[in-house]
Amino acid sequence: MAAPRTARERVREEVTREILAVARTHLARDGAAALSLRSIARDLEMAPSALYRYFDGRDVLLSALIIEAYVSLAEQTEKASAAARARGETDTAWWMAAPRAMRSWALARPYEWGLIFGSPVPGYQAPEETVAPYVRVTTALLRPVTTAYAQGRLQVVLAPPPAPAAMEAALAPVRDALFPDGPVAIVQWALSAWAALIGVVSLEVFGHWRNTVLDPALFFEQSLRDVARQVGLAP
Amino acid sequence: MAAPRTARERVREEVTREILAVARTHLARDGAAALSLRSIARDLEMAPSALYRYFDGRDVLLSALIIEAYVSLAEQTEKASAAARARGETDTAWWMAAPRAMRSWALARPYEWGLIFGSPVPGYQAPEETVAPYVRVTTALLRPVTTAYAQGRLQVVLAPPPAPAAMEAALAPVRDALFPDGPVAIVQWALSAWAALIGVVSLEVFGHWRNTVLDPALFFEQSLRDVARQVGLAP
DNA sequence: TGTACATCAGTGAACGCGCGTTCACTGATGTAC
DNA sequence: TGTACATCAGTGAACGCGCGTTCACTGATGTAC
Repeated sequence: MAAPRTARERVREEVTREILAVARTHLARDGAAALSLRSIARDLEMAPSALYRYFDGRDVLLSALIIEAYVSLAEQTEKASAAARARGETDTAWWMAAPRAMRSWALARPYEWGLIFGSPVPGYQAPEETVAPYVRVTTALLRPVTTAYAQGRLQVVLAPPPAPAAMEAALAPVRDALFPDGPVAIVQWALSAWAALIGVVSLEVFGHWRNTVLDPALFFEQSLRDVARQVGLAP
Repeated sequence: MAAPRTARERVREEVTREILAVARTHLARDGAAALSLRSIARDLEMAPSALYRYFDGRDVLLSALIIEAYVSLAEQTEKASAAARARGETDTAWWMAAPRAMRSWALARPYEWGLIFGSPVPGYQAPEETVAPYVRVTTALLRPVTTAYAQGRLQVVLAPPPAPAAMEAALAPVRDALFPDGPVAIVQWALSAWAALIGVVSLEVFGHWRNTVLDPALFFEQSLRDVARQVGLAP
């Protein structure tokens, strides 16, 4: 797409960005359920009806915010992982870059983390456009492992029992997409690591470590290292 | 406390239960943010103002529901774990009972799971009474491991590196409460297992396995077994 | 047992609020000739 | 370059809605004597 030509088009883009920016701060402050067009308009000193020139109602705006959140998470994660790879560190260090980025992102934008991984907004269906960024995140997370495996650098410390045939079928979509020739056990390990990561970040972000884990950052780092060790990444 | 004596007291108790029951179905259907006294009253064919005889406003009712949710989860988990222990199965089987119960509970009451482990309701502080049941859940989950350790039945397959001193400090509250004389590494393992469990259940309950894990129940079972294996529970 | 009074569940009207969305309009920007 | 018309951002009033909460009340239940 070419750069916008007319002044009108430039202004329109700018106002759209402003609306999204204000909406994002409201989302961060009050949560998705309380997102209100009128209060956004108030902050922008516009009439509420003016927003309809930009977004066709509340749900459309919310969708835009959700897509933005997915994309932002994907970008931050990918960027951090690529930078670590470029730095040429160990497999473990490379692997840890993505989860670390996800955690930082979540701590900075807890409600958006909740929008992605928390309870869904009732009566609201996540838009199709979220699938692609979601896949980007998982891919960034797993690439260090698949790469290490492909290059024969994965030393399995704790040999897993052979996965049952049913498990192979159950995990077929992920395996085909991310790790077509790899062993099912590693795919399963990767998904477990994914779930563990979501859990540990959610517990911290949603405030459930209170009086339990006094140093969430340290615990997080240690958990990552353990997981890396279990799958046999070079430390 | 003695049984209620007067008819008035009996009726009051019954109506209170009815209100909570209706409120719980609304919570399950619409989520916490949309919980409305008027719509509960409508379902009960009462005037909205009548509810104020039982609960001093919306927030108080919501608190009661949240406490109920915590208690219900704690009871179901404890019961399942105790039953498995009584059955005298292997350590692994005993251990798996609690997570299984948590998963069933979560699938049956997804919004209440979200209330406990999902994004917090904005501007709402979880009541103090939730602490006790929360501890009951974690205790039920960990008892099989601490017991196996105390009785010398824990064979550590993958010896963890010694935990740094900072980690020992960070985990002191949990360790003191649940495992006073045990090694820090096992406490850390237990908390990781806890986080992983919350993650895997949340991903399933909130609908994030779609197109990824085709058989969440199987994946869940397998994850539990892997975790048990890693800590060295007798299979 | 019977009566007078107190307690309390529940009613129904009313309050003020913020919400999403519609609509006829104004006036500025852009376009065709 | 100048004019006539089309496009479109933004206004402000209005709509109907559901909400939490208050309050004066009615009538049934419970209690003291």
